[in-house]
Order: sequence, then C-alpha cells, then structure tokens
Amino acid sequence: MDDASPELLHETRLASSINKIRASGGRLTRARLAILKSIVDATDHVTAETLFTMVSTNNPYLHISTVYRTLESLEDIGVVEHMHLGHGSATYHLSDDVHQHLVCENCGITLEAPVALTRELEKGLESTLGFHTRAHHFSIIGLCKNCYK
Amino acid sequence: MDDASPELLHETRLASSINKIRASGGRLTRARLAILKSIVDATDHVTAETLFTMVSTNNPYLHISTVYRTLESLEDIGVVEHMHLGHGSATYHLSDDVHQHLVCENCGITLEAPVALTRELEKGLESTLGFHTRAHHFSIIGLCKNCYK
DNA sequence: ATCTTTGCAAACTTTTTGCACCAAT
DNA sequence: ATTGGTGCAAAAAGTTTGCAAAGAT
Repeated sequence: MDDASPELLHETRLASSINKIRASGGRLTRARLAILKSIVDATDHVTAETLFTMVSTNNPYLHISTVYRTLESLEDIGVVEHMHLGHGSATYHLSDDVHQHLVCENCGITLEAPVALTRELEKGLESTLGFHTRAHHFSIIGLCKNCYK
Repeated sequence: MDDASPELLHETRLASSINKIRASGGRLTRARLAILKSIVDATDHVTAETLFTMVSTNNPYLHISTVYRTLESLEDIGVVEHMHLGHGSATYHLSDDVHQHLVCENCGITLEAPVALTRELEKGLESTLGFHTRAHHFSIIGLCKNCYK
C-alpha cells in the first residue's frame, strides 16, 4: 500500500475515482476534476471550505455550493467519506484512506490512531450486537500526552 | 449505581449539580434550574432545542440563547458534556452519565454498547500513544442489525 | 439533443454575540 | 449594590435548495 511512489499513488487514486464517477453515469466536469485532485493531493482531510479555497485559486468561478454538491455525489458513489472532527465543519477524505483520528480537546492537535485498535472494536460490536459500524466516521476526543498530566 | 430509586437518584444528581454551580460562583436562576431538571429527567441525550421545548412549556419567556449559554456554563464546570450524534445538533447529558451509544444511521435507533469493548480501545490508545480518551463521549455511527443487510 | 452539473441567490439550521434590563447573591 | 444571567434581535457559520444557464456526453 505504501510501496508505490507518491505520484503514482495519486494518479492511481485519481484515475480510480474518475472511473467510479463514469461508472455511475456521472460526468467529469472541470469543477469535479479540480475538487477531486485537491482531495487526492491533500495529505490531511479537508473541509468543504478548504477545498473551495484550494480550487478557487485556479478556478475563480467555482461556487461553494458546487463543492458541497460534488462532495455529496462523490460520497454517494463511495469515492469520499466525511467525518466530524468535533465542532465545526465536516471533513472529507478519500474512502480508501482509512484512518481514525484522535483530537485533543485541550490543544486541538490531531493524531492518527492505529487502525488495528478500532478495527478490534468494530469487530466486537459486529459479533456481539450485529451492529455494523464504521467507527472512523467520527473522531475520538480526549487529551493528548502533553495535555494529560 | 442502579440500586437507589430513580427519584432519589434524580434528586442526588440535581443537588450535586446545583452544588457545583454554587461552588463555581454561579447563580441558580429559574432558567438554570428548569434546564437542569430537564437534563436530569431526560433518559436519553437531549439537544439544546429539545431542552428549550421541554422548559418552554412552563417557562414561556425562556430564550434558546439562554439554553445554549446555560449549557456552556454547565459544561465549563463539569456538570454536563455534549457529544455529536451524527449530523445535526449536539446532544447534552450529565457528566456522570457514562454510556456509549451506537446510533444507526439508517433508522436512527440508539443502542448501548458493551463498555468492555470501548474500554479495550481506550486502553490501547493510552498505551500506544499516551492519548487519554474517554471514548464514551461520542457516539458510534453505523448500521444496526436490521438495517445492515 | 439530452440530461447532468454549475453558478448564483436565497433560505435554512444551528449556534454565538452585543446590549440593555433583570434578578440572585 | 454588585455583577452574573436573561431576553431579544441580529449575525455568524455551515449547509442546502430552486432555478435558469452552461456544459459533458
């Protein structure tokens, strides 16, 4: 998963996303391509507003509502997912970019959690209750090493 | 924890909350008392809007902004906490009301999760990252047995 | 040519804030 | 008498929607 060069990985992800759009009968517009590229390029997750700013630089007529609608479409066809990092805007990331975030409620720092841990939880909920969850849809609030003393 | 009668438990919780308000130098106003009572009475989590509706019945001049400000104050002094049950409004509950909720994103049903499972996650995060979390402060979104098919 | 997507404006939902008055201590 | 809390109105923040025009297929 991490063997390929970053550029190749980005291209692959972009191509795969474009395929999914086409496969679903969607159209590849300039706005969608630009938004998609920005999501793929983003190392972190991004809010609709952030994407809007990123894309607007080269695409001044883009409207924020287009960003929202694009993200909604992309989510419908499984290309992106969003999650809620506490208060404020939802953040979006590629669906294949599975990660669990920890947010420190004191200093606000965001950490990646080992997916193994949450997968364990997900498996447990599934076997005990039949509840099928994607725990990574939400961030986990707490106190980071520095703030918890 | 469940040995006392419900009424006694409610009274204890209410009294304890009032004490905390006083201890912090806060004032016990009619609005605060009514809001507090509604939170204590609520078996489930409640949104600011729900509390507003509940209290408004007997307190028609209450303003929604007072509810928000009261909840903020109560949270500051550790009486309540809020969490995000998926999209939409934040929900509030007493701080001593520890529970982990699973919310079905399709039918909306809310289930209690076995605390053992989340405790495992909490322990893992603490040992691997030093991240001190109380995972029960947020809900876990997913699909319940019936909706996941 | 068709039918999806866009841009715009406007509405909507949830939450926050400034301010003058009120009320708890 | 203080000073914190309330009610109101208005704004802010985030998101959604109706509609006509533009663009992808």
